[in-house]
Amino acid sequence: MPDPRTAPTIIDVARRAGVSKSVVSRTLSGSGGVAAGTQERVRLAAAELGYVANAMARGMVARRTHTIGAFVRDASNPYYGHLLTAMQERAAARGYRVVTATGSGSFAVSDERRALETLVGLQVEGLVVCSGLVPVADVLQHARRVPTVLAGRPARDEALSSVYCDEIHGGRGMADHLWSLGHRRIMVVTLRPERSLTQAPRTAEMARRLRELGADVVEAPDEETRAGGGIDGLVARLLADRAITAVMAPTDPYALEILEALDRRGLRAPDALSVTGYDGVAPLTTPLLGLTTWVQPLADLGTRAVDEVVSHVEGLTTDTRHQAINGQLISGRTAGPPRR
Amino acid sequence: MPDPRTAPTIIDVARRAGVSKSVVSRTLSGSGGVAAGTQERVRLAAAELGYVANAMARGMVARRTHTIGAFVRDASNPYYGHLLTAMQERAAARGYRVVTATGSGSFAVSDERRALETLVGLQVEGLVVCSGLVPVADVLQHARRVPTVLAGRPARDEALSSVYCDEIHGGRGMADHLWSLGHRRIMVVTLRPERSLTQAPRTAEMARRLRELGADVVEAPDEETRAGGGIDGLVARLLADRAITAVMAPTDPYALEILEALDRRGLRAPDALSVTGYDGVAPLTTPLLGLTTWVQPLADLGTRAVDEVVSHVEGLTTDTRHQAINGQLISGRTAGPPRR
DNA sequence: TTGTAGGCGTTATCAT
DNA sequence: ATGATAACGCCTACAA
Repeated sequence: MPDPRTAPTIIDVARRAGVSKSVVSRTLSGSGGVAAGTQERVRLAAAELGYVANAMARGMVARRTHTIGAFVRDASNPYYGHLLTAMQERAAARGYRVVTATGSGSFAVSDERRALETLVGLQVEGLVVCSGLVPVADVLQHARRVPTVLAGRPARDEALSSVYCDEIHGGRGMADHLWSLGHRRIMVVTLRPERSLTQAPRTAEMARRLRELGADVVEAPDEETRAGGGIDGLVARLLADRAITAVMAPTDPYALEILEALDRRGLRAPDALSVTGYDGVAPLTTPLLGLTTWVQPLADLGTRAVDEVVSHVEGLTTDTRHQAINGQLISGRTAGPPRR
Repeated sequence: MPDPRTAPTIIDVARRAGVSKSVVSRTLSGSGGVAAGTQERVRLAAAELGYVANAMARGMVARRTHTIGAFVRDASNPYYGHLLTAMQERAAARGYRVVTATGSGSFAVSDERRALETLVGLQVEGLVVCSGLVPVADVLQHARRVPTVLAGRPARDEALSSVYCDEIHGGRGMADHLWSLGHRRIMVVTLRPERSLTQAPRTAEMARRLRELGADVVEAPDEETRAGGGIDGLVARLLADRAITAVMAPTDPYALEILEALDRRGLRAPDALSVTGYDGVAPLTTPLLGLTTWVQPLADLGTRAVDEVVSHVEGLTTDTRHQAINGQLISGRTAGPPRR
């Protein structure tokens, strides 16, 4: 493979081009003040050597890395993938690079803390944290030092900014949709804030709004489901209560699990039951599944998150703010008028 | 937000703990030779200051960053997400961190080059490149300096290692499956190597194998589809040729597009047509879609890629190798006996 | 057990 | 237009 440790330094380039390292630095950074012919020679030498400037050495003295760090909880979830893509694109457009660190599969908080430190240690100039799970305290510790934005999750803290899809608006929108379809007894899968800072408020709002409208709400705390019976158990309970005509899941993957469990029993939505998801992320938005869900505008979210950090990094803004953006209903085929 | 530039340095910690920076360094790096009481004071001071060592300064002198870089072409594709998760997990287990850089949405090669340089500039000790697109030349340039592994894509070069799912085996397996179902005239969507170094060989093998078996193969170069008519055009052509009973897509998302186009015409697989995909990545593996596909063992792939790069980094190995691992057929509901 | 000094690769400043 | 030199924050001898 490679001969170990032979990375050419700026001095190697300088020697090869027959100039001093200052000239090389100025040439490559384009700060001017170098004769055209000299530049030519320098560039040639650098290319021949395959020279790539050591970002660490550069960052040390320049005190700028032009890099923003993204922490992503679970890369295998397309939700974060789309968010990341949007961020990456915007950052590039504004002249920044993005390096990402992810939690390892075991969603241990200590892993996430480590990942955050990796990023900060790398001297990123800004931090975008994408996780509904990391305790805000861990984030705050770094936010003192680096402009930080929480993306995809609401926050109230003044020490950092956040950009998120309005969970109250979304939960309410989904609830209104089912109510207007005619459902009156509905199961809502709920989560506690410790499990997810996005799914908790949205499911709480679904339940609250339904009750406000006058519906019967059967709450199904996710922890109980995970602990005993699993999704199949949940569906069994669901079907046992003949008055329930719809079930609201906290996310699309969760809704998919429910649909699969129904399928295993030879049932399908919306005939047996209406089922709703949440997030609206490809590829689960395929018309073939026809999932009724709430779309989070991930591209917009990523763009705004980057804009927010960058404007802090560049000192254009000093105060933090919390932007909520609205999602939108996708009325699919998994939810219809009550059929049972 | 944060007071700009106040990151405490090792000196701040030293001052606060009333010792010299050497003592702080030794304490925090756990290299021993520091009195227990002193360690206590140092750790306390570091915690109070929220000290995070500057990885750049550290990396410069230590010449080790314990970081491996992952380049991922398209983060929004769950394929890469799962790969990344597996890599992350394995790397953590072996004491390395992973930082990821992704190409921006515009799959421009120059972007990918830049991302690669970002990683190398960050002094990663190893590189895992996940992209069926980046020209091998770009990768080779860095492979001279940093142990590099191509993940998820075959390579032949001796300057680097690769770990990939055997495309020939997979393409052949899918072809055999359709043949054994009884299909005799089959459309195969093909790609040229410039478009994808994985999809090209697998689709080529599908076509080759089918012909070998004695089937009629109608090749549908993806470029022509993209250029005119799109997927709907493709499906129209497909249906016009009454003898065609099956179509093989190069990936699952592609298969999904075909299924959606059929759906728009009120048709579905396998009644109207048998459709196969390739990759077998969640969430498209849901039984609800019942996609017939070829699963790539992504977890294994990620693990091996990291193992390979780490053993080079640690000097346990010096020769490169190319590992092909076998995927597996998922016989779903989208492909069945010919019906037309 | 603790402190001092030197240098990693780069940019910025100041001479030349 | 070019070259020397001083940091940047940290680790690692080596000296005390």
